[in-house]
Amino acid sequence: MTVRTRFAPSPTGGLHLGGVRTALFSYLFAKKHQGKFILRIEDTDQNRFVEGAEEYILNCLDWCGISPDESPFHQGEYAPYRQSERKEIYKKYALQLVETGHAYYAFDTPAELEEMRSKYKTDSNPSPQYDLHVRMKMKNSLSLNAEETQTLLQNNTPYVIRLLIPSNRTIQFKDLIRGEISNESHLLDDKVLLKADGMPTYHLAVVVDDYLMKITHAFRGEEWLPSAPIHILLWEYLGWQNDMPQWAHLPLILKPDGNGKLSKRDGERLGFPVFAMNWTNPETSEKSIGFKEIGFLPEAFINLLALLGWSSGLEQEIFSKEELIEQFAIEKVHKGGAKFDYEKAKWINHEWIKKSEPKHLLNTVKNLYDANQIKIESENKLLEVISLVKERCHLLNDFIMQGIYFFQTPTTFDVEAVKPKWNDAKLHFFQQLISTLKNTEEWSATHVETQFKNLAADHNIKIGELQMPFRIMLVGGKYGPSVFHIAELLGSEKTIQRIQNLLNVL
RNA sequence: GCCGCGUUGGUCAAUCGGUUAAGACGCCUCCCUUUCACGGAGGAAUGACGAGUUCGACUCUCGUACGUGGUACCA
Repeated sequence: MTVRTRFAPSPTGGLHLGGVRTALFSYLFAKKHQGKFILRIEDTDQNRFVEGAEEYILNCLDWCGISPDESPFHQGEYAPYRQSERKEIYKKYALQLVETGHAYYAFDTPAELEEMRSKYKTDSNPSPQYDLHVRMKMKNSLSLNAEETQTLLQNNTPYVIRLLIPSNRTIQFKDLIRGEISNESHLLDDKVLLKADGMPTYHLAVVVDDYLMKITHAFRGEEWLPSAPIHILLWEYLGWQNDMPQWAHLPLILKPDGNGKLSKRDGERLGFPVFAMNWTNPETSEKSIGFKEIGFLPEAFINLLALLGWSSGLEQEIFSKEELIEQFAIEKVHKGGAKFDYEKAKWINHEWIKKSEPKHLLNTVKNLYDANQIKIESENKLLEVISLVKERCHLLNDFIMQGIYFFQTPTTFDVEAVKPKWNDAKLHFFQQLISTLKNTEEWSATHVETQFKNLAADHNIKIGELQMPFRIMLVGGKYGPSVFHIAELLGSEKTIQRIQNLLNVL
């Protein structure tokens, strides 16, 4: 049997960290078993449809390197992969359930449902359900006689189809992560299967599609655990229980401070992204920053996601996608939720930047520079800059500050780092240095360093006293790699020019 | 309220009945470096609580507490 997993988001907005992790685990599991990973769009709520969200989700998966084998954009033998295009299929099965006595028509209007809820609401039962206690008091094909039901149906009275929950059953199933889960059926409510607009609810759609698409392992967030018994029942009533996928309910990703599910708002509040990529809500024009745009490498992003709720058991923490596929084991997924730690996320990105070949970073950095109007003379020079500064870049955007002075003359100088200790002796040293460097034929870090040191000795000034001013001249600030390496890459002309620049200011 | 699920340092986590309870992030100290980093050495810091089972419990059982999810014609 071929392993088939699916990621089934609803296209309602930006793709959340937790969503990408669900996709990632599904992908890793499928690939580990030479299986297929499917993207299915769960757009059964027409009120929540958001323009562009589908393409955006696919783009995010592509960027992460976990592209689906089948999706609305790839097509495959189980198309369509968009639930809104499978409307008729669900209806057929809903009717089948009515015929077999496991579901029924309900004609209650939203107002009547509201009325029911307020009527039966008590302190000890703040949210009454449409269940065995009230169903016979409502307007449905169970409480009405056959003629009444027929009449309503013939008059095109809006109706939903509800699942008839048995009164006294213990519903058990085995979750791959949590083991045996058990629920009592009398606590469940008669969930709507088919809505009045003819669309299925998630409950019906997920079962029908997982069956039709031959899904073997279903990964989803822990928030689905309470409705799992509904799905188990549906698999059984539809006569498919032998084909039911194995369930795996993933732990939640929690906010760093306090408790609760990590939300978009938490990211805004605490200053980190929650979405994989930039997302602009087309209705409100509200923009949310993504991991990609804030400067994460996709390798680092999936690495950090993998470590949220899963651990290899090894001491290794940095994993390539291939290593993740190899190491991933569902048994090693945690039960408890994990708080998101942005500091650690940045550390992982930093590790990835450090270990990346400059060539691998070239295009990304080049695009970054283009976007920031930093002109580079050549790719080769940029390559050298990247390899010189990458170990001090935690986010890709750090390449701007760490590399810009190689391409643009600093316009501001941290004079405070120089001025307090500045004196004529140092002024003379640098004046002398300019002429010395002008006459230098060989230009390399070691050569400049030798010249610099010899001259310092001649002037009887400690070299340490002179390096900082030199750095400020070349860089503008107190950061960057060895000054002599900077000078080497800059070339003699620019180096000399920059010394003169600061001398003019001081 | 009810139901489900969970609980090892600040955070991520190893351990699958017997360990001085790993490792990582972050934090602190020191070394390297007269920049910022990187790297290296060290440090502080952990089994929610209470019963049981057992020769022996972080590991198994039960209870309590706490947290979290669900309780929609949303997914």
